[in-house]
Amino acid sequence: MPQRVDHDQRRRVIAEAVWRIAADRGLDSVSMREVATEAGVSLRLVQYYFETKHNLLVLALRYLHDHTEQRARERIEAQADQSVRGVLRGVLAELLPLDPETEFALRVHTAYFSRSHSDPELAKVFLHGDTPLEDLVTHLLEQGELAPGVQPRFEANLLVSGITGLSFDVLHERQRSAEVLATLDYHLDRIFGPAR
Amino acid sequence: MPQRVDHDQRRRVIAEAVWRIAADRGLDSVSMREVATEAGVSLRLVQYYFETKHNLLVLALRYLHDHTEQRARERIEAQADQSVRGVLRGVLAELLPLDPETEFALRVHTAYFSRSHSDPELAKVFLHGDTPLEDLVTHLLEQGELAPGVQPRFEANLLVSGITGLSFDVLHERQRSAEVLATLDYHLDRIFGPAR
DNA sequence: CCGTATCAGATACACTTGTATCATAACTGG
DNA sequence: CCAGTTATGATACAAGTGTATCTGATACGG
Repeated sequence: MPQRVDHDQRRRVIAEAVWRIAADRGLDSVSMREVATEAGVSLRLVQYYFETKHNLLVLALRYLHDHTEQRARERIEAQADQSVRGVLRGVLAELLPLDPETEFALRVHTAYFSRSHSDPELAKVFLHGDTPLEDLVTHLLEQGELAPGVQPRFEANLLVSGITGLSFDVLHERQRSAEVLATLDYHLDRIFGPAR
Repeated sequence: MPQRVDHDQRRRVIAEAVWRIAADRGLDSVSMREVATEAGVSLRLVQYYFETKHNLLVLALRYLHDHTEQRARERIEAQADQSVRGVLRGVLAELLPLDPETEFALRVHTAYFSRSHSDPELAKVFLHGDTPLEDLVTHLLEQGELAPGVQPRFEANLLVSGITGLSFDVLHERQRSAEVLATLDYHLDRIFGPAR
């Protein structure tokens, strides 16, 4: 072998360039040349490590997906000692762009969002099968002591979808994060019964 | 004047071509030539009626926006005689892609969504200023007899955002519309007190 | 009627795109 | 040490892009 280069790391460097461009100029601005420039490598290298543009986009999304999932899991496990309500709040707050990194990831996901409709491969990475988050939230709810009449599945449906949507609102500055957090806490109160 | 042509209608025909392309092939596939072909006119005409591509995209979105707003208003007024809860359910169900036309509009909006981030003019049409829907829902809630402890603003925040999000889930076939409607009714029950 | 404003077709231009090709380093296994 | 795989650079190419231009119809006001 010649000068062994860490292909995976190199690929990640290029993928991160894709993220940056997608996040602040949109997916349309992601061209092979732009990526090369942003990553500080030659066009040929981008071709070399990701044969085709389609591959580049798909793999870049996959990397991001793994990355954020990993990060979310770590954060959640870090507070697994709390009450059910505490963990649940952590899981949902994790969806909000409260720190720059999460905001960045959200921007990239947004950029990919619409394209995933016309591209089955992207869609596969994007909405990977089922509704794991709703399942998790439902499961957490079932473990807690709930106010009378609360149905975990229905609560989970609206909570996950609603907080996700409010994430975008925060991103677009249509909502302040404080208001969103207050909304979240209010609903947790309604679910877990009157706050003590 | 020469053969006076209804410019507004012509523009609408072309704009609708934009919608169709955006809805099923994505905004990236919207080129001046594609639009011309889809609308059955010459490239020159597209240029003629919308000087520039940017204008075309912005106006097409504005037309759609007016169109759906109009349609929503009609539908809501058609059921204004119902109870507060009934009207509220109508408003929120209006967000769901329960009929082909609404689904189509939702697809187009999705296509525009991410581009609105890197294009201020699109953003202006898209998230036109404030949170009118949340305001409306809040206002409606304040008129109803609510279960104890219910805070209209917080309920409105999650309802609007949540139902919007669930719309996308239905579009992506991650949720069945029946489940979403059940979720909606469940939350209306929780808000308006036990169902009678 | 006929010039002139409106409407529309054909085509050209400069540019960017993704991908392919040609060439050449760099390193290592034999 | 050299043959050959791996890694990288420079450049070429065809296709598609938005926009501009040049031309010709059409129909009414004077």
